[in-house]
Amino acid sequence: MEDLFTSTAIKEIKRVPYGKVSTYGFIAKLCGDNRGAQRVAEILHLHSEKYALPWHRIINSQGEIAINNPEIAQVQRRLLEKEGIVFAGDIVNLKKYLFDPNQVSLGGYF
DNA sequence: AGCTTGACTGTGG
DNA sequence: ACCACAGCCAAGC
Repeated sequence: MEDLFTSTAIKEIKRVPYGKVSTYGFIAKLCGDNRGAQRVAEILHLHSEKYALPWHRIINSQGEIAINNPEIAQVQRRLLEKEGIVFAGDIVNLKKYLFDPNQVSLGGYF
């Protein structure tokens, strides 16, 4: 059994759809903790396999892959590109790909 | 109990 | 745009 932050974070992470991304800080805010970005990172680090989380869809606030291990980072990039996400250098355009559960509609239609 | 580390972030130079 | 710094907070030792 986990604490409230952890269980909420897991729920929010699983909500991020195919072809979209989210950020550590954004997930933390959805959990009601503006300073919990590192906790989100740690949850992904420890529990992503256990809870079948879409870990590759979570990146940092700059739109970059945040994983230190270069091999894992490359796997993450490939997974994102496979979902249709385009990198500009090492950067993902968050304006375009960030999943905002409170502003789902009007994606690309205006 | 104290110290280090990290898949973080915002700010300021 | 790049880098250094300082908050922050849980995990591991």
